[in-house]
Amino acid sequence: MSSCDCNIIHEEAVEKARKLMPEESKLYELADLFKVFGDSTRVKILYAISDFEMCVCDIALLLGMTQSAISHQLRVLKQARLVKYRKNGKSTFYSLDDEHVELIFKQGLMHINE
Amino acid sequence: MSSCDCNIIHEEAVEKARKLMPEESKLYELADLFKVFGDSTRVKILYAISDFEMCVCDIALLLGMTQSAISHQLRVLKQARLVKYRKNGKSTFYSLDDEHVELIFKQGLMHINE
DNA sequence: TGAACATATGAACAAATATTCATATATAAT
DNA sequence: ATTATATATGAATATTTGTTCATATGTTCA
Repeated sequence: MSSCDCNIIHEEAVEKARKLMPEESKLYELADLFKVFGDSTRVKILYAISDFEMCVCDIALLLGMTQSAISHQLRVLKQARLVKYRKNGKSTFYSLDDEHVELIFKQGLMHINE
Repeated sequence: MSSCDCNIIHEEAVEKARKLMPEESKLYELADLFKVFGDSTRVKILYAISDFEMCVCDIALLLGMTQSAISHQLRVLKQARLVKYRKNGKSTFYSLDDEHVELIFKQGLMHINE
């Protein structure tokens, strides 16, 4: 909560920056959204179901992880409205619920591959 | 590490999904990148410096946080190649080092605001 | 109805991480 | 040179979070 002499010069800039900042709550929502993308298991799941729906068990098999771990992560993805599901008999099939997911990934990959 | 009866039906799908998955290392890189975006302090910093460069002290003042906390987070952003800096006398001025940052934010906001 | 199966979930544990505090480094000014 | 200022950084702490384990729920099939 300190200040520096820069402020004398840049006081205006700080004030200007403050005005340009989005609402506090939006910033938290944004960070929370990206937090969901910030785990390799969830990234793998999202890629796995990006071409066609898959059941929980198959995702677990594909990623070599337990059903429980996958189910917990699907819950997180569901809460973030990134995946949707369809129940059929004993199985539940998950698929992407957002066209932004692929765009966000694409931008991320562009940053990595430059 | 279990399997289910779905696999008998969807064995092909699992194999197909496996082939469509990007390299393991890319997925980790991607998750690590989004992890950087997944913290509200870092999101705030990125927004703060998105219009013009700011010194560490001013960012701290703007966000109402300690210089130390901001400096630690700037280090994370630097390592992810999301910010660049310019030293001038005692001060260090940080600015965005990637045109993708704004695009990624934009996509994130579109998801939130739908 | 009972057994087998697919998924979900709560609690516990382990690992990762954000902030604070103290201090180091580096530049500027007197 | 000494002092003040701006930033960086290591260690410690507190919190968050991912996985595991055990178990609950719900569906199918004999």
